[in-house]
Amino acid sequence: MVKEHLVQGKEFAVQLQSLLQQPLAHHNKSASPHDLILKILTCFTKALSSVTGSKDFSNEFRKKDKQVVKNRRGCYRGKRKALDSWTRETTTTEDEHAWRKYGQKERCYYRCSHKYDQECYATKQVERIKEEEPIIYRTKYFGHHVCKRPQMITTSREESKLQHSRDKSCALDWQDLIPDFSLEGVVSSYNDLNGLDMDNVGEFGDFHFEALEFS
DNA sequence: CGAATTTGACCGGC
DNA sequence: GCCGGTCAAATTCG
Repeated sequence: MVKEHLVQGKEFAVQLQSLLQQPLAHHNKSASPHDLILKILTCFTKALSSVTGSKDFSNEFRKKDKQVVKNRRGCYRGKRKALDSWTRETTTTEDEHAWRKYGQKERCYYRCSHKYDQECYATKQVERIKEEEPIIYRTKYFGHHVCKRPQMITTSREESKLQHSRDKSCALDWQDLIPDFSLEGVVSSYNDLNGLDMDNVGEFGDFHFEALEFS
């Protein structure tokens, strides 16, 4: 399962490599660099979610965990890496996703409401950086949503997009993979991606999109 | 050891 | 009753 995704991802990467080595004139419209990048990313996402707890075994484990193991409070895997994270500074804490709040201090922690029903492990942290008149919140996002928002499932635009990705195992939404800069966010910025280490490939959410920076 | 982070329990509102 | 916020406890990292 994991291996297949990785092999497929590598295949796409090789295609992308050869594509980028060609002069622009030889690019055919069947596979654009963007398409290939999307495919690579979705393959990696699938592989990662398989490694870190996919539906296949998490349901069975969940039951056993409740009985045998005690609670798993505080079981986090190290501090969040700067990888696959970005910040946004706005006047609201709202965005297009459903979040469940937790945490108790000045800094609020949010996780996706669909963490368990759709295994969406995106999280965010919100802190006030300005108390006066225009209250500004700095929101740090970690990971990317894999949950389907109700409105998006039904839109025809979405369906055509899903059909476009021919492989059903790679049917992830492109817009869920990258931060949505078209929101009314004031300031958005990727964290520094320098000095990333690949030691924790299995760590959930460890996924970055440096490759998307090209144009 | 303390800060950071996450979870489960509980509780209140709709 | 379901959903989301609050609280307290648990775990891991530095």
